[in-house]
Order: sequence, then structure tokens, then C-alpha cells
Amino acid sequence: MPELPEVETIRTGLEPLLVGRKIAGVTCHRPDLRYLLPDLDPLVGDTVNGVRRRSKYLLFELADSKQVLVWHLGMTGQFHVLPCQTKAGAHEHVRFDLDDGQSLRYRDARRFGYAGLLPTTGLQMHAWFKNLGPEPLSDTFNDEHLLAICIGRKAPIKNIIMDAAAVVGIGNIYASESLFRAGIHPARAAGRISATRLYNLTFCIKQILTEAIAAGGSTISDFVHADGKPGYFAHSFQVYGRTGENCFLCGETIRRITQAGRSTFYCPACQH
DNA sequence: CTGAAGACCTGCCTGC
DNA sequence: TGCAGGCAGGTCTTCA
Repeated sequence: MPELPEVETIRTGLEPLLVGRKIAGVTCHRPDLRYLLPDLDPLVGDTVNGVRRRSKYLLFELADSKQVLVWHLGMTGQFHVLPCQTKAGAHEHVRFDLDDGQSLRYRDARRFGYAGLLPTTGLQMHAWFKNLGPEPLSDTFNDEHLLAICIGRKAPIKNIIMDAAAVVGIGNIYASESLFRAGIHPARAAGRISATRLYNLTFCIKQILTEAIAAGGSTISDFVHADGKPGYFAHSFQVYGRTGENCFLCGETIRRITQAGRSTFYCPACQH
């Protein structure tokens, strides 16, 4: 569900509520998410040192055990911080009771999410991280990088920018939105796009993600912040989910195609 | 190696 | 109203 801006929004929402808090108890209602959850009992008594993000993974750093609780939200995963006495909602699979009377709840209707308790040292070499490309908002994601990734590739540019080995964090929504802003047709072979246009795409990806984070992420169906408030970037979509509606720029009808099994939205007049 | 397709799982919306 | 079908923001595995 969440792409990079949503995960980052969740991270910034959780950080002040969790850092410095001691974990007083863990309850696992249902451990069979995408993968079986690890035994979380060893976390009891440990203290949250930090809440970080790499790609779409949330990283809960623990003070005592020198371990990191790595959590991927899949498509429908949500974290909420609620009073301990609040009853478990639908699809709540895990709860962490904190030492301040609050609790961190994990909900996930489709159970595509997954988590692991990994050693802090060597984290980057874990299978989940070792093949990840650069963060899109970092300096290592730049013109030269995207150009190098695209050279000789016949795959559609949309598939390339959604490939986490090329650049992380760009999911189905922001792929469509970035390509619209850059004026590039999503089905165009990546290797057949000029360097100038790829440089512009790099810029547009950074711009869109930055704007989405500033807006607090997008709310499609079930994304909400740690405090339950919705994100507002969905109000800014130019093409995503707008099949049959008019392009805001030229008035042409927005189309939907399927690429790699996923819906892609684009304007046939603005993008080529 | 590359690229495409299927799989995982549940809920919701549409249309008959 | 009831039900089948299609769709959903991510990743991993399999196959050509």
C-alpha cells in the first residue's frame, strides 16, 4: 500500500511517540503474515532508540539488544499508537505495550506485510537490503545513475523506475505521476529515452516525492497516519485513478493500461 | 542476464 | 439482495 512518502510520513509520526519508550509487553494475535513473524518476546524490557526508514522498510532500533525490528507494511499494513486499554480492531495482528500507557498496534487486512528481528551489524547485507538501489531523495540518485540504469534496457521506463534495484520507494502511484510530469510515455523502452529527458525524469521524481511527503502522503483507501489522520497528496493526482477523465493540462482523456500486471495511467497527448 | 507472469491474501466496488 | 468478477498502493518466485 504505502510508497516511500507514506512510509516516511508514518515514520515521522511514530518517532516522537516511540523513541525513549520501553516496551512493556508484546502480544501477537496472528503471526502468519506474508512470512511467519519472529518471536517478539525478547523485545520486552528493551527501549526504542530510533525509528528510521530504508526504502519502504521501517526500522525500529533497539537500545539493549543491538537489534533492529525491520517492518514492511506490504499493501495494507498500518501502525497506530493507541491507549493500552483500547480494544483490538479488525485485522490487528500485533501490539506492543509501552511504558507510558500507550501501545503500538499493527493492522494488516491482506497480511502482505512482514517483519524480522535482525542484528544491527551487517544489516545492509541482509537479503532484504543488499540489492536495494539508492534512496530517490539522496544525492546518489542523480542524472548519471538513472542514465546508467536505463542504457540498453528494453523494458518500459515505468517498470524500471518501480524496480527497487534501480531506485527504491517508487510504487505504482508515483511511477505514473512522475512520468506524467516528465512527459514520458510509461511504455517507452527505457533505453530509447534521451539523456536530457531522463535527467528531467530524475528531477520530477524527486519533486513529486518531496511534495507528497510535505502533504503527508496520499490516502487512497486505507492509508492513515499514526494518529489516524489522512494524507492529502491524493488531491494532487494528475493521472493516477483518473481513467476517462480529462487531462488537467490539455483536456485529452486519461488512459489506463496494464504493465507488469499493474495499472498505469497516462495522458496520450502529454506523454510520448 | 532480461523481462513477463503468477503467487501471496482479503476487502470492496461494480454489474448482472 | 446475492453473487461473480475485477480491482487494490508490494515483493518474491518461476519461467521463457
